[in-house]
Amino acid sequence: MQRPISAQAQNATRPAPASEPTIAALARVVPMPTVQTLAPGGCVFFEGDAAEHVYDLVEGVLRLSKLLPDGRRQILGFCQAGALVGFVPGAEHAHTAEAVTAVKLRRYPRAKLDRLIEDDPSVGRRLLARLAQELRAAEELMLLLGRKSAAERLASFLLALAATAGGRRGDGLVVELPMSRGDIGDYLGLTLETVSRVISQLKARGLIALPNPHRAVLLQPAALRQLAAGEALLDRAAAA
Amino acid sequence: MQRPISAQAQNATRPAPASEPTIAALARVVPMPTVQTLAPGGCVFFEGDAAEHVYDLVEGVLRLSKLLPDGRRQILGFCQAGALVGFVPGAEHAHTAEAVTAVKLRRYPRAKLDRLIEDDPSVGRRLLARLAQELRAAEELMLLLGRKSAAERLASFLLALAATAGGRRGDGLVVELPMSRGDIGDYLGLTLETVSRVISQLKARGLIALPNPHRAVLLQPAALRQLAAGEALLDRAAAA
DNA sequence: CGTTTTATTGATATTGTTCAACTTGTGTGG
DNA sequence: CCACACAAGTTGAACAATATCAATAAAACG
Repeated sequence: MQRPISAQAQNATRPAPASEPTIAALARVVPMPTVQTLAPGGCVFFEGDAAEHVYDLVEGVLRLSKLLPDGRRQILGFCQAGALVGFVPGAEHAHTAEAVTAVKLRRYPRAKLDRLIEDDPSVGRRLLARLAQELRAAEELMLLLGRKSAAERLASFLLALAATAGGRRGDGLVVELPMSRGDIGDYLGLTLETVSRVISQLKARGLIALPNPHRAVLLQPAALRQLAAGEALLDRAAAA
Repeated sequence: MQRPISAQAQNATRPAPASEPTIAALARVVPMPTVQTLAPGGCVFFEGDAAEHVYDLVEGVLRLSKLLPDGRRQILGFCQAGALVGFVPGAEHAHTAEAVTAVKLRRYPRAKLDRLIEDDPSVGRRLLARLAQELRAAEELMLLLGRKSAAERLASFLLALAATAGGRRGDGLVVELPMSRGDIGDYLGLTLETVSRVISQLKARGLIALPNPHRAVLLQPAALRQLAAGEALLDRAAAA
């Protein structure tokens, strides 16, 4: 996902890349930002909180989510190092940001960023590019949530993770899954049981391997890609 | 799973408002833009097309959508007059834009807008605010698609329409539904049959009236709001 | 290690989909 | 102006996918 435009890329996680420029400019304006660390489960900000700071994710993984009053949750995305979090136009955060893993953040006053945007137009332009990228990812997720089957969702998710954070290995793409099955479910609009079941099916079909619950190896990326795109040629066949 | 944050605005349709400034600036740069009219069903641009122009929606309603190869469709939003359509960072459109009703658009070369952003930082800032607003709406839709029941989706949809384009009337909020049941379904992640059924149920419960298929009257906005937020106190009761 | 949390698997229930009939609205030409 | 034809909407019955409830099994953690 380094280059701005990869063909039809699945953007499951938030942009993150191409971030350095914006943050570098911020760091110039605020030479010694507050550094914050959070344990897994810790909260950066809640939906509804006053949006007084923006955060530069230095290390670890965050999840952004929204809640319904009865506790149903939708995760909007996972963020990795380089992501700029908490930049919203209004006075209040529209979603919650929590640590999935241990996390290190640099906190900048929102007002400083606003001033920086005023002073240096290139910063505004980079933010614009970033937001547009996020919007594109959001549209991809809407398609997934509105129209894809459970297996298609999982395939899309794994491929997107592979694209942003995947490591090559001899026999496949290795993907880390730091988040719980429940988190994955809340991201894909499924229950954790369904997530677990579908992962087991993908494994049974030989599309992936699961050395441990938090690491997947994509053995047949091409087949996964077809599945993710909705061209489920092998949805029930190939089980043999 | 922390504290339940109370409901905020339902943004079902694209922003549209606060638009004049950006467009006004563009109109100054391109005094005589190409004016385009489209009949219902007409296409402004397709997903994958080269993004050479941006469009200012003057009149009518557009739908933005993405397709899966097998024809499944997700509508990302409906646009009304004032919306700026087709502004993407990359070289290609990420979604399709089609006319729901007869539509009038002003077309501006993308390059002009880019230059304008360079020259006038305030334009960039307004675009930033707009994109951020769209992103917020997208997040609301993700919550809906991932976690709300069919009735909750319809209630959210009707209220959002009422908020952007609703007319007060003596006994309720009147909402125009220019799009088909199929469009509504593809927006809410449901089938057209389910949309029709749920609308009938809402009518049977007295929450709405339906003078004709393309006009709804919200008779009990408060109850609809509870339903939309997921606090379905009357989900099965109150049928009597 | 024992304890607790997380993940997997099974049985059943529910919601929404699919397929199909029928109704209503709409537009056109006789 | 009515009759017809076609598209859009509604309703019904059977079905399928996923959720829910419940029991194990496996990891993670102190």
